[in-house]
Amino acid sequence: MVKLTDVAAKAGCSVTTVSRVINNYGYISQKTRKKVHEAMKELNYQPNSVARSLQGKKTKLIGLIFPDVSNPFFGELVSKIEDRLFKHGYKTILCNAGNDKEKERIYLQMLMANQVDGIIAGAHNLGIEEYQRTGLPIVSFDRKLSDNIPIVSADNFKGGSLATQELYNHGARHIYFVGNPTLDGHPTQKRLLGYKETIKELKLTEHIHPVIFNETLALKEMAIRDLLENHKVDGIVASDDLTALLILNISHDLGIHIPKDLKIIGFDGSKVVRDFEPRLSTIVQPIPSIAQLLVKLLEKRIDNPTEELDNYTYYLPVELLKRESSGK
Amino acid sequence: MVKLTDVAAKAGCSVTTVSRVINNYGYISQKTRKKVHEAMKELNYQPNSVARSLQGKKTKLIGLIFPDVSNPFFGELVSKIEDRLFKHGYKTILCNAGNDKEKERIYLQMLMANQVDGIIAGAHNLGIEEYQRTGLPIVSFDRKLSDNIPIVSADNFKGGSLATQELYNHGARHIYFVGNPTLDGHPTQKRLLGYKETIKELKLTEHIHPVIFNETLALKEMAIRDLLENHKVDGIVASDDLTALLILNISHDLGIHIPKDLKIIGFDGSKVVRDFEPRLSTIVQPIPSIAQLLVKLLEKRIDNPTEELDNYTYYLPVELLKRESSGK
DNA sequence: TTTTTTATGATAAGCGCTTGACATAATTTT
DNA sequence: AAAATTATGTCAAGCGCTTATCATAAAAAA
Repeated sequence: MVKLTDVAAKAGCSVTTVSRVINNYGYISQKTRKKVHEAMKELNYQPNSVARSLQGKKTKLIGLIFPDVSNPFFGELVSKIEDRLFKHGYKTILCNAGNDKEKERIYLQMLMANQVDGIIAGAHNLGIEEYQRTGLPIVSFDRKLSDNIPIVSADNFKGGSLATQELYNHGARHIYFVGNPTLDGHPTQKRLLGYKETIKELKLTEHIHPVIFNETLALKEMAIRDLLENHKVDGIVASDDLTALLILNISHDLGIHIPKDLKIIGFDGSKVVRDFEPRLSTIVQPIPSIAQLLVKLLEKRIDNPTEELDNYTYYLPVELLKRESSGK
Repeated sequence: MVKLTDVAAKAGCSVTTVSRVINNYGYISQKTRKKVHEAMKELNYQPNSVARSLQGKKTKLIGLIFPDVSNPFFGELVSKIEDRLFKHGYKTILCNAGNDKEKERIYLQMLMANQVDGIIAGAHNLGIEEYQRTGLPIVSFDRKLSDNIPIVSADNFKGGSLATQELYNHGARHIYFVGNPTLDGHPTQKRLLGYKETIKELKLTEHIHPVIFNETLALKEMAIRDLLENHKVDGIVASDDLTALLILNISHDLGIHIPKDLKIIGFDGSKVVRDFEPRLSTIVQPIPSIAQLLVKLLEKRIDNPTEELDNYTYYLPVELLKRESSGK
C-alpha cells in the first residue's frame, strides 16, 4: 500500500511538503507542487481516507436510507441522488430499510459509527428522536421529521387533486381512491387529502378503497378485484403507479374497458413506468429535481450546520401526464 | 462524541478492559463484561469504525459497482445483494457506473481509498487490469474479468435457447433476436448464442435485429417499428424485458395481435416486471440466488484471500415463465 | 499454604495522515 | 547589503482505537 512517505521519497521532499500539496496550505512553489503530483500519479497514490477521517476531516460519505431500490420509483430516485452526490465528491452508503424499524435503527447506528457526513432519509419507520440523536446533518424526503430538518417532497396534495379533477373532466363520477390510507405522515395521506378536497369541491361522494402497501401481490389483487366487481366505480386515483398497473391488469382480466368503463390515474411517474407502460396516465414527480434539491440542501447543512435555512419545506411541482388510461 | 475512555469511566474500569470486551480477547469475567456492556448501552456507544479500520481491522464496507439501479433488474439485484450484505454485517457503497468508463475508474480509486473489504463488480466498462490493480477481493456478475476472479451469472445461453425453442413450439418460424449484439463479453452475447444454436438445430434462419442499449427510447422504438413493419416476423427473443415491453407496446399500436400474429419472450424476469406485466413471457434469472452466491463468494475471498476456489464460474439456472405473449 | 489460573490495570506504541511550532534556506524586494 | 517574503524541512502531538507487555491482584486449584 502506497503511503504518504512513499510519495515524499519519490518526490524527494518531506511528508509535510506532500501534505501541504494535498491539503493546499502554507507556501508551496509550483515546481514542487508539480513534482509531488507527478510522484502521486506515478505511484497511483490515493490518500487513505480512513486515516484522514480520523483527523476529523470529512469522510465524504453520505447515508441513503430508503425503503427499497427494487421499487422503480425509489430505484430511480436513488440513482439520481447517487449521481448528484458523486458529482459533488460524495460517496453513497445505500441502506434499504424496507419497512423494518429495527433495520433502520441499526443502519443509523452504523452510519454514525462510520462517521458519515450526512444522511438523506427516505424511509420513515423511525421517529424523529432517533434521527435527532445522531447529531448528523439530515434532509428528509417526503416526510416531516422535525422543524429543523429540511424536507423535500413532491406536491402530493396537488397531485391528488389534479388526478381527481382530470377523471371528473373525462366524465367519471364515481371516483375511488385506492391505496393505503392509514399510514400517518406518509405521502399517500397528502395525495388522499387532495383527492378528498377535490371530491368535495365537485360535490361528489368520496370512496376510499384500502390496498395495503406491503401485502402480498395476491392480497392486493383480491382487494382490487373486490373493488372492481362489487362497487360502482368509473374512476380511480391510485396511490402509486404500481397499484395503478395492477388495476389496469385486473380490469383487463375482468373485461372492463379502459378508459371507457373505467378511468385510472397513477402516481409517481418513474421513467421506467412512463416509458414501458405508455397507456397509464399518472402524476409525475420531478425525480431529478427532487434528487438535486436533496443533495443541495444536505450539502448546505454539512458545510454550515448552524446556519438557519430560509425554508425548511420544499414542495416541488408535479405534472399530470395524460394518456389513455384516464380517457385521453 | 462518546469514546472508549468514556465507557471505561462509566463502567469503572480501564480502557484495556473495555477493549478486551469489545474485541473479545484475554481474560474477562462475566461480571465486568456485563458492566461494560451496560455502560456502552447507557452511553449509546459505538466504536468509531474509522479508528478501528486504521488498525487494519476490516472496514466492513463493500463496493457495489452496477450500471444503474433505476433499471428494475439491477434495482432488484442490488436490493437483494444489499440485503445479504447487511445480514453478514457489511455496509454497501453504491456505485452506479452507468456505461461510463471514467466514472467507474474514479469509483475504483475511491473504493480503494476508503479501504473497502471487497467489490462486487456488475458494470463492466473497464478491463481486468484496473480491477486487478486494486488488490482487493472481487467477485464479478455476468462477465469474466480474469481467471482468478469468480464470476456468477445466470445461464444466459440456456435462456436464449429455451426462449427460442418455446417460440418454435408455439408455431413461430420466423424468429428474430432483438437486442444489442455487438457488445463483447456482454451477457447478451450468450443469450444470442443460445438463440443461434437453437435456430440452427431447428433448421431455421437466424435473424438479428439490433436495438442498441443506451440509445434513446425514440431510437429504439424506431428500430422496433422498422422490424415489425418491414420484416416477416412471428417470434421475437428479446435481449431483456424492457425491450420486450417496448415490442409489446408497439405491436399493440400497429394492431399486431400478440400472441396470434407475433410471439415474444423477454429476459430477466425481475419481480416488478413479472408482477406488473403479467402478459409477458420471459426467461427469469434467479436474482435472489445470484445475490446470495455473490455475497457468499465475496465473503469467502475476504476471509481467505489466498485460498483457491474449487470453481470460478457459476451459471445459475434460468426458468422459462410461460405467459400470454409467447402463446400460452 | 503455595501454586496456578484468571482478571484487571497501567503504559506505550502504532495505524496513516494532518497540523502547528520552529528552524533554515532560497528568493525576492527594498 | 539588509530586510522581507517565500519555500521547505524537522519534529512532535494527536485523531480513537487496538494490542502487546508487564505488573499486580483476586480467585481457584493443588
